[in-house]
Amino acid sequence: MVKDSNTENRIVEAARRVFLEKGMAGARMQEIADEAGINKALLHYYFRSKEKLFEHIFQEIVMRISSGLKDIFVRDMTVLERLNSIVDVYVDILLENRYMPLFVLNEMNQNPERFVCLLQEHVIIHMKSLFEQIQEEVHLGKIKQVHPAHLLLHVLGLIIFPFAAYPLITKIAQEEFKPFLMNFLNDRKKTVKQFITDALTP
Amino acid sequence: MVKDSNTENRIVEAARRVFLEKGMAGARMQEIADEAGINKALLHYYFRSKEKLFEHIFQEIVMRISSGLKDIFVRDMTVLERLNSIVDVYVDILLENRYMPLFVLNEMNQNPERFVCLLQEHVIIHMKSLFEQIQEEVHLGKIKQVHPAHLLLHVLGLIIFPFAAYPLITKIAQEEFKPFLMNFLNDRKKTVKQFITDALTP
DNA sequence: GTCTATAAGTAGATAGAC
DNA sequence: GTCTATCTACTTATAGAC
Repeated sequence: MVKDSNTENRIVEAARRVFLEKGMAGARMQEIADEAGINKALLHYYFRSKEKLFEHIFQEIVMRISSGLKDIFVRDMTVLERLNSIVDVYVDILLENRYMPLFVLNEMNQNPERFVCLLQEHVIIHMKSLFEQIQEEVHLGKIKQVHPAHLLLHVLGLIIFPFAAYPLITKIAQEEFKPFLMNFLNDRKKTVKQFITDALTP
Repeated sequence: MVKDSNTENRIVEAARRVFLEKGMAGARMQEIADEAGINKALLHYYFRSKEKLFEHIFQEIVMRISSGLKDIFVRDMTVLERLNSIVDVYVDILLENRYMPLFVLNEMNQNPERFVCLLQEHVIIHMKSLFEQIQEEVHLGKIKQVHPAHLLLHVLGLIIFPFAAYPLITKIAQEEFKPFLMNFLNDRKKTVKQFITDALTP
């Protein structure tokens, strides 16, 4: 994944770290420059403005999110298989990007149009077919009665929340798990899939 | 709830709106002053600094969160009853505070110590007894095998995520539900409780 | 208590030398 | 391409009149 250690790459990597952790409003160009080991002027030389640099990082992140979904939606699976795949894919992504959920949720709120627009072509168009498949399986009695939109929100919440609330779980899981926090989060794949399966199986 | 329309109250209400929506870094004292119909100088007269004003709002919010839990933890209930109560209480709170989840998650990340400290005495101390009750009921075969910490995260995710991702669901639930978005969110009480019950019932 | 005016500090952006 | 120095605008905070 690492292309080169040239300046542009160092800037992008530094910007990714700072923006993900602090968000657009909280990030400082000076901090990004320091992280990249250069000065502010160079940031503006490569990316005209803070806004432009942010756009770049934001698109990168949204791509990372939607690319994981592609083959899940095209492959032939049952609803349960599909939801379980989503769990596996996203927990893995979030395990190495703990700041991603909060970052995305924030920018989604501060600038809903931009986000939804980016998500539209890669994700939202697939949602319709997923919803139809859910309704079909409900109708056939293969899974319990459930509203498709609610079910999707259930699954997303189960996957995403613990990562968005990372500092909270360091406290909840305190004594027992603090040394194994990553293991604990990795376990969510198993336990969330189990939970969904138990809830949907008639 | 409205005490008085004196200046201090107007400031607090304005600050609550702005901080909840924009967060600490994104909020501007000027905007708070405008919302309150006064000038910036008065903000500093009543609350010495932006930081102090923010502290005030933040504590207010955390209190709102923890107060809802009090009687749920003291009353005598089964695990399922207790979790269902948590769902009802929090969905109601979040229905009238759609910015609360993201606000809290953010400040939790930017300043974990402060948050956990505030939550410690009101919430975290009750968690131990909830965890014990869960383990007990699992042992007795009253609910399916599940790790207490994971179960709590399941429930919190199911409750909180849709509100944190509000702009997303306005898109997901697009054509069919946009006029009934509040009804849809209110329905989460029913659908989440059903989901949890189905998942836990042996 | 409330205002206007302004100080003091910060952050994004640019000019210009090398 | 990369740097130092600087400009400009914004933001928090304060001084002081009323």
